[in-house]
Amino acid sequence: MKNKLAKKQALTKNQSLVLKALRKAKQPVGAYELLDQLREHGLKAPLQIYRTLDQLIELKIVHRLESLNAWTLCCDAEHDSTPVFAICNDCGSVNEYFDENLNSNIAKISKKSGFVADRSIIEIHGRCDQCEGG
Amino acid sequence: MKNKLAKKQALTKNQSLVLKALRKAKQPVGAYELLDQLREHGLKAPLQIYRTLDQLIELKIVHRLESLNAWTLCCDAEHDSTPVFAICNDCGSVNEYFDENLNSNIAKISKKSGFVADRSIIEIHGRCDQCEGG
DNA sequence: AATAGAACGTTATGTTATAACACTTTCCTT
DNA sequence: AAGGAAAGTGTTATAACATAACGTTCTATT
Repeated sequence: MKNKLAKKQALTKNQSLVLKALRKAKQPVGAYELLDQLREHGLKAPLQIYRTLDQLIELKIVHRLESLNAWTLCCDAEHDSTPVFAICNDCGSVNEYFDENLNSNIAKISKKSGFVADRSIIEIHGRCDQCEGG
Repeated sequence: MKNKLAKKQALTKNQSLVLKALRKAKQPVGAYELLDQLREHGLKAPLQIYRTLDQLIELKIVHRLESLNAWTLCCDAEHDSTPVFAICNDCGSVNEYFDENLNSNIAKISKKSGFVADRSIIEIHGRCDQCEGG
């Protein structure tokens, strides 16, 4: 399993279902919303969703947006660095960015203070280009 | 009301109670934990806590940590820029930093994409100097 | 004193997430 | 192929986090 494609081929039934639902969405989706959508496919309990989402995060196919309590597809880049999410207050769309400078800034702060970072969360709320332009 | 001191002098009863509870804590505190602690002072309902926390955030005395569902005192600096929180997985302590470079990087990303930022969330999880050293 | 706005209190309810336990499938090892 | 570990699954119950809706009280004006 060297790349995401290989990983994706190995998806389980629940993983495929959740992934498909996320792909259909134009915006991040909440766990209970996913549950509602997947009831017709036999999923009945929240835990089935939460477990599957955890697995997909582990596979780096999905991100959780902490400030929204919602999940979204990974942009699919082969990234190791921390993504930046830009979340539009108006239309709810989310874009994922990478910025080496930003990551090195975080690393610097960590170094200075002796803090060893593990997982970084960067979520920016505002208005997207499209909504702002209108 | 020019500074925080002036603001603090004007605190209401509930605001003072919540603030005092936060000051006592060495770590971020959840809303229901605050409620438990303040029951003896007459607070009975979650909403009393949530409203008060919103007010304190509005006053810029308190921050909410999105990835913890918890609140913590503001470090008390007179800052306009986005704070960075370093959250220790082991001891739960949180430190608040400011970094001009980091803020300008976020601004750059925004500018490039036409996104107009409103509110930024930066929370880094890892191990603090003290826990790492041990 | 009248009144507008903020703060407060209370009940009920909505939303998000996990614990605990048992069963099944997958896949590796011998 | 048999055995067994590890991952995945299903289900019930419950915990944890947050807000709606409504009416009352306080506070600082005019």
